[in-house]
Amino acid sequence: MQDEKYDPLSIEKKWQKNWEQGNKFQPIDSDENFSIVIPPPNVTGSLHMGHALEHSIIDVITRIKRLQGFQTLWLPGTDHAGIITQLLVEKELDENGLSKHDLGRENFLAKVWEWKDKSGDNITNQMKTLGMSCDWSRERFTMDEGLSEAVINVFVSLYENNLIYKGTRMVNWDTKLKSAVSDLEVTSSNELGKLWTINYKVGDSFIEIATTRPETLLGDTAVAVNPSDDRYKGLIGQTATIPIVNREVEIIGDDYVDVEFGSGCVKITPAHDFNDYEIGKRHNLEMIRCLDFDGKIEDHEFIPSELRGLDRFEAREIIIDMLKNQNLLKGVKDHQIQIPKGDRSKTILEPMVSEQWFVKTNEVAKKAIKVVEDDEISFIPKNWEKTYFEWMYNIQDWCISRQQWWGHRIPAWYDGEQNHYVGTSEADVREKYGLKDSVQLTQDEDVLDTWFSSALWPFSTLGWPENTEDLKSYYPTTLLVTGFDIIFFWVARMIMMGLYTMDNIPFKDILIHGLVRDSQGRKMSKSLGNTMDPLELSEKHGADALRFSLIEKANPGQDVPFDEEWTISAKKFGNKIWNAAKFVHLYTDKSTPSEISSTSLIENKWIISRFNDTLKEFNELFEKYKISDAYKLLYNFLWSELFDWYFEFSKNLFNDKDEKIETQTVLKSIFLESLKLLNPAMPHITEEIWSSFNENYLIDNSWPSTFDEESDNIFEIENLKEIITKIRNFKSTYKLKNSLAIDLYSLDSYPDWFVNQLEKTANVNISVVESNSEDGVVLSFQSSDFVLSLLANKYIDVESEIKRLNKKKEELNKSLEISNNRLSSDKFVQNAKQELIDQEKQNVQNLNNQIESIDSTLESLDN
RNA sequence: GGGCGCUUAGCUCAGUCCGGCAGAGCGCUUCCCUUACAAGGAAGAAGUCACAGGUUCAAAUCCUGUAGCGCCCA
Repeated sequence: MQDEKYDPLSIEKKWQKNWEQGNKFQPIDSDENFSIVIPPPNVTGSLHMGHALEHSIIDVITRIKRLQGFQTLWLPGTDHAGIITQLLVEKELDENGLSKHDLGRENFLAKVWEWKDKSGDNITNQMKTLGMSCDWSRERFTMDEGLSEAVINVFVSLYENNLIYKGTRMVNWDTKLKSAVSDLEVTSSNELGKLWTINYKVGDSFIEIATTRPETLLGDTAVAVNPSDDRYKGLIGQTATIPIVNREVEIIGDDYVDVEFGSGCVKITPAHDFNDYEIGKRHNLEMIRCLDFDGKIEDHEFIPSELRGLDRFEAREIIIDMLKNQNLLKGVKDHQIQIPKGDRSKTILEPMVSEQWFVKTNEVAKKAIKVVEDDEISFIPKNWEKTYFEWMYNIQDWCISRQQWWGHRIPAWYDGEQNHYVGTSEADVREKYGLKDSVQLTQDEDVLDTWFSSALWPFSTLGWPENTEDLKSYYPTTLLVTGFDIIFFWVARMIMMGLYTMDNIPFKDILIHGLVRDSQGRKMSKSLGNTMDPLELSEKHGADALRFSLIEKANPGQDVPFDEEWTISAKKFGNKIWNAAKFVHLYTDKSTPSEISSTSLIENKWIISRFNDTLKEFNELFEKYKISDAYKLLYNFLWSELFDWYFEFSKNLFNDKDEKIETQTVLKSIFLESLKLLNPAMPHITEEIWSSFNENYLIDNSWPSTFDEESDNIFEIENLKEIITKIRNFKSTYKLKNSLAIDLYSLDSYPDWFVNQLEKTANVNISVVESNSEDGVVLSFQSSDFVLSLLANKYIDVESEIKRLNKKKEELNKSLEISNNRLSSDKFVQNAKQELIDQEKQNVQNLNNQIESIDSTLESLDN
């Protein structure tokens, strides 16, 4: 630290390079392991505040564990983000007037890989800029060869155990992506739509049907009423005629129908609505698909030709017109409807019956529930397990096929008759199923959901299916740190897949962090324009400041309302540390021992004891993952106790040679030990300062342990502090210059250390007198048995001091009353713990002493 | 509709599990460029612990209810 001023940027780059080149982030052999795999960010992504928070938390924990001597691994990597990446590359092609079909599957995938090689390091480079201590030599990507092998192996194994099947079912269909999408990647937004009432002919009359999606009437195969609805229950079993297509359908009774909704009669379109699909299954209804995979009206004979091929929303308008013309439209009104949209494409999704691959979740989910119930896996904070259970109890089979090209291609092959064969490769399939070379096989065109590969991440990244050393050492991992929004995506699926594949949990603890919000508590979003760029903040204030400002707020489960102010404050803290280091350099030198042997001075004993307390509490908080509280504690210890008080005390201990060496040793040692505690949160500045005192690396050092130094009378330092504060308060109240040395006297003589510190720190002169016989008004400063007095009219306006003391007395009397009331209550004395009663009595005595002292001062002021 | 949270100083939050005189940081006010630090130091002001009941000698904390806000699932 040659520089006078703290300049984060210049030191951060340097240490990031030094650590990486020195392989400082790789695990070192130890009896105890600590491992964590990163929840893989999208390879297309760039770092946002949520990542910065999550990674800061992981890095702090990792660095603490590393210092604590664990064999520590933080394994980084990214996932291939099937849909987003493909969209991105397709967009690039589109700008050149090309589509993926122009290129063909193989050439297109080559393009994607090209893109990945060029831009795929973006997010990992950003992580390095923030000083994340991942073992980069073990970095993984979900499309790596090894991970792909894991995916295929798990797929085949699940298939062979009847846990993967191919089936025709209702799924969320994205007409833009032309793919099935996950239930979890659907956001339903509440929007103002319309509710149309349409007349369906029944015999010679009509019934009114309410619908929000009139275009689907082309595929209606029933009309339903609630069997308990007296208005309509007589109709059950009769037939109704669907307008426009003139199809005769049965009127059925089903409890699902809401009597309150619209007219109480609903149309049933089993092929295009999730609820209708269920009803259709119950009543064995025909499924007629009237929309194709592009969201256009199908080319069916029974559909009027002017509708065929139209987009679903255009068709809606025309159908409305047709109904109007036929006098079948009874009414239309505004209506709030839930519109399901794809998270990725932002288009309105279409429920669609199609043939897809599914994972049967029921059995694995049961096991995954049990390990959490049995506390083999713990959520922190615990209440998130309720969210997990809720979802797991109602889990649906998992649709894992996606009609995309970028991803793990489904390891299934088809013969000419559309029979499918599942195996690790075509050759494997031929051998397993005894298929001759003459049988033409084609592989399934679809790929797997990206989350399928992410679910295997905790073991696939460690080398599975090979039985590697890493797998043996680091699985199950110790901890997963992630946001609550990801519990279903990752956590649940990683647990299921871990249990299935490894027969063991993927991690023991799940630390849930909150969301980074803006300073007004709003979600950060591009549309609100309130997003912040962590890299920009790091550029402005330093990575350490950004990390600390996030860590300071990051208690488990807690949202983080973020303001650039926090980062600015954290940078000021860094500056304070920097100057403290300069102070320590100034008052110590190379020959100063950095190990404390024994101490005799009370000031030194005091700071050692305060350090011990801080360390103990820090460790306790850290064990509970209360990282925010732990670092707030450290912040207060450093700034308020070490720097504000001890540094000042230490300046007064350099006169005697022995005292000087002891104090230098304690000063240097406590400062450097504290630096170790701060290091995980602010790794760069602490490493830089450490290097100015030591030849070695701080990251190679070990976590502090408490010192054996204890002493009975260190509480007297608190008395000293109290008196100093009172004197300063006095000076401040009466606008006396701090540089003015005021004269104090005492009746008793106090220890030398006490007089020394008091005179220098509070800037006073102390003399011992025989009796309180001096002329004039006397004011006293007291703490416990220590009493210092001064001649008041020498310095102050007596009138205002009388006012001040009276106010003070009033406050004390109030407290006294409370305590006395308590003690005079029989019930309190009978019921409360003896300890508490003694404490109360002690308190009364203290208060009485203080009031007495004020009274005598007031008396003397009155004269 | 079902579920989970939250409400404590101007702001952001600890403290609530396990009851014992209300805490921190930032901000604010006043003074101070004192040789580590003005990105600083010293001192200070500031709270009906959302509301209403109940349990208790004692409630921010436990119980019941109400209101407001937020999130998740349908």
